[in-house]
Amino acid sequence: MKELTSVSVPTVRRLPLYMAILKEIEPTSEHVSSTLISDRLGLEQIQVRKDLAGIGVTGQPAVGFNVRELIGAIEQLLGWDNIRDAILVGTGNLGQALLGYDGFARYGLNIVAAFDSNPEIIGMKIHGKPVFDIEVLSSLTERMHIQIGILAVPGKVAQQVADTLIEAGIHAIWNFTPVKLNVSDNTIVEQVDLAASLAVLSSKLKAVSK
Amino acid sequence: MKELTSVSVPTVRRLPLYMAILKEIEPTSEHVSSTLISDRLGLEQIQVRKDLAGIGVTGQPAVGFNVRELIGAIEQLLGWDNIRDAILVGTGNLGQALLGYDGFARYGLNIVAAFDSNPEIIGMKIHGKPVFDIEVLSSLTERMHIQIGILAVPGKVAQQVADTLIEAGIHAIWNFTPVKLNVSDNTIVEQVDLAASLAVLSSKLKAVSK
DNA sequence: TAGATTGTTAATCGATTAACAATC
DNA sequence: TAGATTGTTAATCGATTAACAATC
Repeated sequence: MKELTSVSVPTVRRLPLYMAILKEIEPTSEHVSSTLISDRLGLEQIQVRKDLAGIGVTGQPAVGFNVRELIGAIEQLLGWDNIRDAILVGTGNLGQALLGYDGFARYGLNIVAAFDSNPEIIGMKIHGKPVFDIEVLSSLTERMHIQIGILAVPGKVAQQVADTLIEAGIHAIWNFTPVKLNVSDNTIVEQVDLAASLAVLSSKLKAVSK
Repeated sequence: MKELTSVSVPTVRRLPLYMAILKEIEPTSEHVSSTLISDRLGLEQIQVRKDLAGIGVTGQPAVGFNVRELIGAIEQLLGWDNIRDAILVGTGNLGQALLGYDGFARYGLNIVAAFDSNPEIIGMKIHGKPVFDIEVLSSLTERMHIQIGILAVPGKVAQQVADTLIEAGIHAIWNFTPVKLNVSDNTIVEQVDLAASLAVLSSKLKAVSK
């Protein structure tokens, strides 16, 4: 039943965009066409159609796709159907912002606790989330069977903290540091690369402004 | 002299990675081989070589590339040689974090001021940066010839604020909201898409954990 | 029946990778 | 001279786009 060929990364990256539109449409309409989605996003209609086919949903010719079925399929593929608990390490500027970002819930992510090494912060709550000593990370994380760790520590300690996370049973690291982490094959690392993004912006700006 | 064919986006995204390594090497060595760079980053040697060729630098067979020449070429291509001033709009959690993030200077970005509509925050300083009323954005930005606007406002007002930025003479928007902005062709928008990144992470996690 | 929209197969395009001669 | 490394040309690979028959 389940398709063995996995969905491509570019497709996965577009799924949240589709999801946002589908959620908008859901209350008012039962079906949606790939044309409507592509128009709103400024994408090619065929690309949307290919993506939807890729996630294993079939539509009805002349009618479109069932909105709720699409939502269900995307949620399932992204694991948003069962909210994923995560912990965050590093409560600097970025870490605090991530703790306070209320948009994550919409993406099925729930940060349950934060960790830091600064004794002045340990024991406090930031945006309602408790901050623990990084020393107890391992025991706490293992006990709660948490799989996702959000890394927002200074670059110098990034690898070391990543090792700690993996030892604690974390399978996936969302890496907000600019450090390329060295991990074994069974650990997933997803890099949020602000430098890369800024590089694209400024190279384009450079290109037009001459 | 200047090549007309522009460098591809994937290449541009890797340039900051190369830069980090080059800066490390600069004090100790005059030359560097593509092999050394690729080893450190876990990339293919030929890919690094192609990228470096793409930015218009030539190496010496059996010797490698001149480190300082490479740094200069990348800085120039990314516009990091002349620091770029930027303004930030929206001083919520994320906005404040970005104001406090000291890593941007390394990437040639300097946030000179922030704007918000909340009267309680206007007039304050956040991480040393003054916060102005969004009403004066246009006059201030135009006067200072600022080209880059960082958008960190709530999604609902993103398009509206983007319009204001463009009216104020902003040419490039670094968009931290999840909203797809509708802009004319001569405005550059670079999206920081956390939802896409999280989608990749959780889909991979989903894939291994079954 | 006509029109809209999907599903499928093929073509295109661009990035990555491979191969190998040229050069220090 | 031998070894390391580059530059260049060609091959591969995967994503996007095009074309068109099938279906409601």
